[in-house]
Formats: sequence, C-alpha cells, structure tokens
Amino acid sequence: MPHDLKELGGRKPVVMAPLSPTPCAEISDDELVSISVRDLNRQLKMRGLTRDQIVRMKQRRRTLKNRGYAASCRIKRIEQKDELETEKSQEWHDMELMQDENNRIREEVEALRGKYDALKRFAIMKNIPLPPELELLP
Amino acid sequence: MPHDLKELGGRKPVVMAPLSPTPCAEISDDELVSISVRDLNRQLKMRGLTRDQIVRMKQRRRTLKNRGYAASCRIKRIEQKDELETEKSQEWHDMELMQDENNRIREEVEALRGKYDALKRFAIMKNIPLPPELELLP
DNA sequence: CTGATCAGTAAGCAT
DNA sequence: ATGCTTACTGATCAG
Repeated sequence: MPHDLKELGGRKPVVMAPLSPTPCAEISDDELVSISVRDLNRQLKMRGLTRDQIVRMKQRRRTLKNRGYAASCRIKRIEQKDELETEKSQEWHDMELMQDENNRIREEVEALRGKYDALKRFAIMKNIPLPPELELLP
Repeated sequence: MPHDLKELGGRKPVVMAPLSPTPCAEISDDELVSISVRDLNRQLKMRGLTRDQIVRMKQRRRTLKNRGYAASCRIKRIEQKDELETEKSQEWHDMELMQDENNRIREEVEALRGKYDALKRFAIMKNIPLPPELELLP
C-alpha cells in the first residue's frame, strides 16, 4: 500500500525524454502521431530525408502509437473491472431488497394461516358444517 | 476476435533467447533465478569474475526475477477477474432461486386469500356470528 | 534485497 | 496501416 502521497507504483519519469534523439527538425512526437500518413510522407519528401531516416521516422511513429494503444488498453481493463464490481454490489443490493420482500410475504402467510387455524377450531367447536369446497385446509 | 485457433493476441517467442549473451560458463538462467544470493556469491568467487561481470550477473538475476514477478502479476489479475465473474453469476443464480421462491409464496398467499373470501361470503350468507377476534380480514 | 505494480516497448494477430 | 493484447523490461514503491 502507498505509504504516503508519493504517487503510486513504479513509473518512468512522467514526462519522458523525446523518443527521437534527432528531432529531425520541426517534427515533435505529438505532431508525428497526429498527422496522417499521407501528410507525413509529404513532409518527409519536402525535407530531403534518406531512406534510412524515413524508416526510422516510421518506426518512431509506430512506437508512439503503440504507447497510446497500451494506455487505452490499461484504461479499458480498469473500467471493465470497475464495471464488474459495480454490477456485483448492485446485485447484492437487489438481493437484499428481495430478501426483505420475501420475509414480508412469509409473515403475511404466517398471519393468514394463524387466522385459519383459529377459524378451524371455531368451526369444529360449534359443529358448523361447511360445504366441501370450503373445507378448511389442514 | 480470434478468427481461428491460432492462439490469441500477440506474444514474443515463449522461449526467449537467453538473456545473457555471455552465459558465463555453467550458469543457466534457470539456475540463476533459483539459487540464493549467498550461493551465487560463492559461485562468482569460485570462478574468477571481474567486478564488472559480477555486476552484470546481478542485474541479469534481477531481470529474470522481474520477469517472474510480472508473470505472477498478470496471472493474479486474471484470477481476480475470473473470481469477480464467478461471484457475479453465482449471485445471479441465487437471485433466480429467490425470485422463484418469492413467486411460490405469493401464490400461496393468493390461494389462502381466495379461500378466505369464500369463507367470508359463507359466514355472511348463513348469518354466522363470529367472535370479534376472529373477524374475517377485509 | 524481494516482491508487486506501473508505463513504455516490441511482437503478433486481426481488421 | 491501425488497433489491441500480450510478454518483457526497467523504474519505483512497500515491506
């Protein structure tokens, strides 16, 4: 458990050094992941980059993209976990409500059956004949 | 979704190339993570390793350990997720049972109340006086 | 030091 | 190419 407020767990510096040691002039990491492939190719042609530099740039783009994918993947995972926990506690709550309802009805049956027994004893005592379809339950 | 049976997602070769390019004679990765620090130090002294080699060996050990920790961490996460899902479906099942029980009791009340109404009409028709504590319910 | 967890990276599958 | 998911790595925190 976190001992104090020093942010959790292990992480690299929140603001990492730029991925590329060679910012290759005016292309920041943020731009590189944002622009379309078409625009990127245009930019690369405009500046005169060697085939090797282009390959490296493409790879840098892919890596930056992957960084984002990994982040969303983690966020998704915690969201799903939270969802499960929420559903679980909701079901637990519903269950409690139903349990209460159940007990309420059970008491109702009990009270009704008590009255019935008293009635049965009364009819027997007074020798009151009942039509068969009204025979008192056991 | 997996289109066929090709194992899910992406993974590096399950059996990686040994971490150390220099197996440093007779110490396999498996041994290195297993033996105690004390035994490791003994082994390192026995062979005549330079301080640099020793540092590298220690780091290799730590990395291999970390690999294992990461694996347990992933397994733990999956287990916790499974646990949540299991509890959820168990609660759903319990809920269904309780719902059934609830309906059963509800029908019982209804039947009882029906008999009661019939009895009430019978008493009124025959003008049978009932003691107040046996007054039929509304 | 050991163990656990986080963010970042690359591999590999699917679209 | 893009997105997702996985194993692995190093950093960092807790014990």
